[in-house]
Amino acid sequence: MALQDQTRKAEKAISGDSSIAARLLAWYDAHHRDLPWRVTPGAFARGTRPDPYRIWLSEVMLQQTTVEAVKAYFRTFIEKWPTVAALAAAPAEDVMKAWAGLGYYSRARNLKACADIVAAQRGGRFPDTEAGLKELPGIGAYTAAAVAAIAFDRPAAVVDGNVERVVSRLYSIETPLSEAKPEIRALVEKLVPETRPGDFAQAMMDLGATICTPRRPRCMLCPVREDCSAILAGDPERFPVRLPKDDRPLRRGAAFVAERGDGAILLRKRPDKGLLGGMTEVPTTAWTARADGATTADAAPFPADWRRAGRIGHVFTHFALELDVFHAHIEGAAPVGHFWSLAHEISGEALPTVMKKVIERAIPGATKARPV
DNA sequence: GAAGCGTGGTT
DNA sequence: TAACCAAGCTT
Repeated sequence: MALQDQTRKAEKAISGDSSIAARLLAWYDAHHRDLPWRVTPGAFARGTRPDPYRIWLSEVMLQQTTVEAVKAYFRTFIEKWPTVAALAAAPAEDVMKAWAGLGYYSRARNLKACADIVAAQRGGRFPDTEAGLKELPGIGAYTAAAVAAIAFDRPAAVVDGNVERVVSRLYSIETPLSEAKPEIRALVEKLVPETRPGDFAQAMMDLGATICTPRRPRCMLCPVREDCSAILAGDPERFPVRLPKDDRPLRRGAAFVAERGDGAILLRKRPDKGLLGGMTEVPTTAWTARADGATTADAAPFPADWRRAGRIGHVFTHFALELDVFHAHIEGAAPVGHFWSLAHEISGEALPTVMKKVIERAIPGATKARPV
């Protein structure tokens, strides 16, 4: 290990990698973004350290999710559950409700499972190594490295989409992205500095988010433009090279909004696994690839005076969906597997965005917060 | 290793 | 505006 470290240092001295890291860190000190989960640069040198719980929570929320979308959810979670012990003590249902709208709902289930393990088996303390972190549910290669570096000052190679873009431009990598990942990781490992590895990781990501952007990068403002091979090549925007994506199929179906006289709406819970796993929905038909999909009220889960309320569209990662929305007024007990959600409770249900669209189409305003 | 898994902002 | 794609993980 010591020998490897020496080799790494020697390679850096020769290649100038340490100068890239130094310039990035200086740039980060001056231009870093202020984010709710962040501490001031140089925390460890001052003898302070970030709260691993907050770093972990933010990193899970940030998986494939924009910073702007995460901010409000992060604040809500921290206010509701200030510690991992508090999150572990919370009912899973409450966590799903608080996550509703953020997407990729398996993250919320894994978040809760991870909190339970850390609280019950580890005295509320997160592992402080990449390997230890990666064993926990919902923590993969990226998140393990990010938490190890940012919360525990470990020299881990943090590789996310930003870093892939920055590095593929720095070295003008022509290999398409999926195939180039091992090469990119190796290059990042050589760049990581011995000191301030967490700030370095965040600097790379901030650079990718604000300067080395996917389109129209602001190269004139870049602290490492002198080192950038893609600028020499004349077209930084060409990197990273990506393979063309498969196109999204269209699925259709019908959704049924049953409303009681007092404004309650009939809901049910989806299975824990799969699409929108563990979330709440109104009754719907299956979502099929049929193109003839002239859905009718005949497909309703129970008879009622169903009126067509229109149609909504929604785009998921791997298919687009069109749902015909039907609306009816019914009374009485909820059918097996369903429950009535009172008018003032609907906004707090674990409703994914597609289901809020459906309900809003039938009953405008029904999913907005309303006084009790 | 490929496919499944949400949503919203940007261009 | 349709496409792109964001601090990826799991199976």
